[in-house]
Amino acid sequence: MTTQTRRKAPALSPTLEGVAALAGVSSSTVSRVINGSPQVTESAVARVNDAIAKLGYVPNRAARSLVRRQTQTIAMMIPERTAEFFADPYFAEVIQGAAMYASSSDYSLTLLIESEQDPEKTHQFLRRGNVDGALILSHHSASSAYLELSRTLPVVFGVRPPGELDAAFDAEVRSVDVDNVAAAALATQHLVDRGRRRIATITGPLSTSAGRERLQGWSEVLAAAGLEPAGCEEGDYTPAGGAAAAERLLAGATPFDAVFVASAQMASGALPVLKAHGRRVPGDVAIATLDNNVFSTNTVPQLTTVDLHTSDKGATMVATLIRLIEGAEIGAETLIPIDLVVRDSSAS
Amino acid sequence: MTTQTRRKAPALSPTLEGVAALAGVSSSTVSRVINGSPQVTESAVARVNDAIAKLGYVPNRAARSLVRRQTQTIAMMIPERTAEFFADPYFAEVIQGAAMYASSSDYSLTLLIESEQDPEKTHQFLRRGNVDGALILSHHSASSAYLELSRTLPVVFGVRPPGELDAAFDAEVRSVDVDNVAAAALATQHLVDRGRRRIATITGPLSTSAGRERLQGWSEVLAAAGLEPAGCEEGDYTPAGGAAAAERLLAGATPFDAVFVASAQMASGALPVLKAHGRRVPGDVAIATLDNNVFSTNTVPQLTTVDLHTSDKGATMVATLIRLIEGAEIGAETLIPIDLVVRDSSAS
DNA sequence: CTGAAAGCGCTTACAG
DNA sequence: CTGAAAGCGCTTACAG
Repeated sequence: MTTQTRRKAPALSPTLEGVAALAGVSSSTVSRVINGSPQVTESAVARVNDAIAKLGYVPNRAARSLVRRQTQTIAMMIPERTAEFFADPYFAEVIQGAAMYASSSDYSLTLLIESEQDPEKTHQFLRRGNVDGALILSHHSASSAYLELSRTLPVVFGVRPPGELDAAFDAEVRSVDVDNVAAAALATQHLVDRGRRRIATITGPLSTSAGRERLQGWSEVLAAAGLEPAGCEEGDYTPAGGAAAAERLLAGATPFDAVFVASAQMASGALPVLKAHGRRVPGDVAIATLDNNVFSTNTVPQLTTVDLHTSDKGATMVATLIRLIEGAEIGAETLIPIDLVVRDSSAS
Repeated sequence: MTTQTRRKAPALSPTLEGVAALAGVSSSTVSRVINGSPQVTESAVARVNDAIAKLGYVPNRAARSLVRRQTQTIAMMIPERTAEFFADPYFAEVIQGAAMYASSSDYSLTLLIESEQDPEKTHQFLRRGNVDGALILSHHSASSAYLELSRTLPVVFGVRPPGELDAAFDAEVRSVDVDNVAAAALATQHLVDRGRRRIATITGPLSTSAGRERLQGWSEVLAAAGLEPAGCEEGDYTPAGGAAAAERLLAGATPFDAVFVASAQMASGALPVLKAHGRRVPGDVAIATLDNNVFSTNTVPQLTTVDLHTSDKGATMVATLIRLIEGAEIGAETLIPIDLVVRDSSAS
């Protein structure tokens, strides 16, 4: 219990200087070792690393941030419509993948919910150097505020914002997403391959690009196969929306023997409706959908679907943003691979 | 375009000194105003606030952190079993509530996923002063590592850790949760009130305290009503687990006219099984459950349930942790109010 | 290759 | 009530 009285109060945790003292070098050298500077003697590196290990030293983030003028923090922007947002496992999965990847990186992930009353507040926060970059997750077209933001802050979008702007600017906008057209086409083609000829669709909200692209994928496959569309109803990605769309499809004049449903959540709502109307799945109606999550396995029969690797998407968003922050050249669009998962809902 | 050549490079964002200059005071005074020190002239306060507004000044978090030795960051610890974790909307809802509350506070919320290979890494991170406090979300009994952590860092648990330790220490452990016994009792009592007399249950994992408490609530109400248990099967909170438990219940010798299911997710899996066996809900079997989310509304019939106000729980966890960090006296247990939501699954 | 020194933008005793 | 000064723990030109 020696109570040393020095000029400085002892730091709570081991500090750079402490490491330097133990290693017998200056703190400059310790700093160089920590930051992987090549110009340090091997022996110095070894002694410093020993000291670090012995002391359990971890750099003080605030101090480092202050001098480097960066925060080692990235924000995940989430729209305030959180009730819906979080009801959809899709988003939870993106966040999970992102958090997981961030945990293993030097950056920490901050969840930021955009205030609806005061969106300016959130944007200020982002612009004020509180974060080194931002991830924008939004189903609807990203507001122009975010596009504006991406001029001054590294930003990665989870949905490609609409390219209303000039091409030069558009190239500066980075997004990470699946190819929605291809995903829809994969599911629809599978139905065609199973011999279905009257294929309807339940779409996502056509106000979103993802909704329109999924519709397009379905439509293109039908055209290529020389098939007529057998009905098209819009949903909102919720089970209730899927159920309502299924009702409308059944009420329509066009018979159908398959439905491409733009999300598993909607399909889970559509299934009971089909059954209630005496349509057997897959006997009378085959179903293929998108999203491989609890909604595609928690049904009878289980749903054939396209796995969008949503958790990978979250991880890739973070990885891409970090590279962007660190100055790498990043293509405008990063595509996440997708897979068809065949289950009973499309058995032939 | 006057390019001033000064000793210092101009800061990217307005700085304390800039505000001071504009307001005609010293930076000490600006700092005092920002931190709400009472000993500043009204006129000085006014001038400083004007300057702040004019410049859109926002304090640099890193600088403040460095001197205050605190980070203004709190961690939300998430177990790595994220597949299951995030499949359960319960957790997404807690996180949502927490993020929402944090967004409106001075703290930012960092999602931290506990590495299973190297849990020590996460604990180190927490211990090293990277955060001012931590929220522990875990269904299973919190590991003793976290209890240990709570001695050196403000910590709030989302599930009350088992009180194996001495009472004195236990009082230091803060938790925010619903009263699971009361919630289960509320649901079960509702079934009794509807005239059901042969009430079975599908429990959560009995390895968790929440699972055991929900069982206890069911059991107590039955005893108080003078009813015999009509079956008890353990589930794992997933739809598949609920379905399997329902099968076992049906295979048992005891007839039942109601089931208290410990989570809506399990109930959604049990429902189709009951139907498949020709049991009508609510005609033959009434169902009451816990959790008011997509799983309680995405069924036919919709489920009578106890709303656990899970998003409030997340918000309250953050609020409680912040108060703890700021030195307030916090009771060991904060209870979130609950509500019964009556729907068709328990119609009489 | 290495050290001394300055500085990142704040806060806070310490003197007025 | 207010300002000058020191210091929080790092990094990084700048000289050796």
